[in-house]
Amino acid sequence: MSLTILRSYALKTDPSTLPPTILFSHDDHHLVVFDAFPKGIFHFLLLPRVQEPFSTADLSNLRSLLKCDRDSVKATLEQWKEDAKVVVKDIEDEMVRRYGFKWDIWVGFHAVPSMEHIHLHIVSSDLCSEKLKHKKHYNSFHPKLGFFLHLDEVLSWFDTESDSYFATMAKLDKHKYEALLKEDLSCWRCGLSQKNMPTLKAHLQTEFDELTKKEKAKQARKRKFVEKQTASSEAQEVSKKPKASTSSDHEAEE
Amino acid sequence: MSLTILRSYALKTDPSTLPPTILFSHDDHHLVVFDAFPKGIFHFLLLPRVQEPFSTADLSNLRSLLKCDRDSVKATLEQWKEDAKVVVKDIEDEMVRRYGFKWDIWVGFHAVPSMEHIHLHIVSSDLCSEKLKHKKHYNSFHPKLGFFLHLDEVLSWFDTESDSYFATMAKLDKHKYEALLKEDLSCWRCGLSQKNMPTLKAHLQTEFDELTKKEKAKQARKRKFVEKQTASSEAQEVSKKPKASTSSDHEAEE
DNA sequence: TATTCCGATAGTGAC
DNA sequence: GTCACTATCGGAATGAG
Repeated sequence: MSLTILRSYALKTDPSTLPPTILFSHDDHHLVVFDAFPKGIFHFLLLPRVQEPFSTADLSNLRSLLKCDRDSVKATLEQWKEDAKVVVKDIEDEMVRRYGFKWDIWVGFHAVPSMEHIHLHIVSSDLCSEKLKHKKHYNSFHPKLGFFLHLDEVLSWFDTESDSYFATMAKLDKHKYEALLKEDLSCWRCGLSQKNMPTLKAHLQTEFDELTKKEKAKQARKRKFVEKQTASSEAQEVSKKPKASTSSDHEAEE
Repeated sequence: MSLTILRSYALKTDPSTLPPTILFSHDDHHLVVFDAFPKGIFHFLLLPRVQEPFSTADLSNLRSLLKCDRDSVKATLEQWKEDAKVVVKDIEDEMVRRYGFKWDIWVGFHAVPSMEHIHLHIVSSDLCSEKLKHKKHYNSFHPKLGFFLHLDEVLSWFDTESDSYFATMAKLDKHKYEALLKEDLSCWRCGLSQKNMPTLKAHLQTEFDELTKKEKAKQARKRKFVEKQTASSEAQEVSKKPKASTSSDHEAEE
């Protein structure tokens, strides 16, 4: 696999020439592509197109980007955040369509990427995927380990008076972050340590199955609640008292 | 596999009850068994039977044996050397029968064995075998590395005035010898270092093939030499001068 | 250094 | 931290009665 494939996508004059198996969406500022090796049920990459004020080299990775003009970078990251929200919404719609419920979606960067051209991961928190094979795969997406840098976390680096704090964070020391990938396996959700990858993967599947079960139960309760409301409403109607309403966004109590 | 299987063989009241796939030969003092995982074309184990003056524990391994009365041990090892010679002769006969020539056979101990009951390896120097799979397999038989202790080498430890030298050698420090098994791979014959086991195994096969070719050529030369002698002898006979003889043991010049 | 099974680890090559 | 391939390294169980 080419280490510059993402850059070649981002440099496309006309992204729509990319096949739909690769390209999810695009506009003047970015492309969203399907991760070729999704580490969760949903996994996209947001690729900024090369344009002012940044050069191809600036957009090589997060570290190179953070060396650019601080205000420009902050504005850009905030724009990406908005762009990612659209993708997240699309994913959530698809979650509901396919699974009947929504679950967390993480948006962030790898502290030390292997492929050229900065790419913002948009990945569902199930982490259930055949392509998630190695410890480094898992640890690179563990939301609390430190290697996965949530976009909001990176944006928070800008919210400080201290230049030195920003500089420290922006350093992204390769050696330090790579060490994180060798940490012992533990479930990001329940914290239980896992002996090896097959065990971890089975556990992640169990967690997702249990989440599914809970959500189904929640919806069953919700349905019953709605039915009751409806029955009550009809009863009211029978007793000639209209006005009770049910919201389709209503969430049953946890 | 049981780690005490060899001991169970050695303790057999009647070794001949062992199947011929396991037992090669035996007498009052020892059994010779086929190594279940031969690391060369020929690979036998000489197992001493448990008898005076040694206990089962004394015969656990070379280290335990060398703690016993020095003269008794020396005499015993010398006996084993004689016993092994018979096996070596049998192997050489089979080499000639199957391959048309003989090659080196090594007789010695592993400095740190894994299986209970001392076993003297009698193994052909080709080291061509499907069962030779790992670096530790190869290094444990490398004749110059130090882990394989040739019987003559062990006997030489007894040929010194110095008790401390003997004591030092007899210690057989596990940690020190185990480290040898991790040494880089190199051909014991030509010294060339080998990158990995598949490479080494291919190289060993090549070495053996070349040895075979050389021996065949040697024999062709020898045959020609014999034919010449015979022709000469016949010529002499024609010219009425008998007496030229050919030795079947004659080796053509290298 | 008994084997075998499983899995982690390490190096490479990829156009 | 791209993957896929190959090989090595590392632990654990192993059997028999």
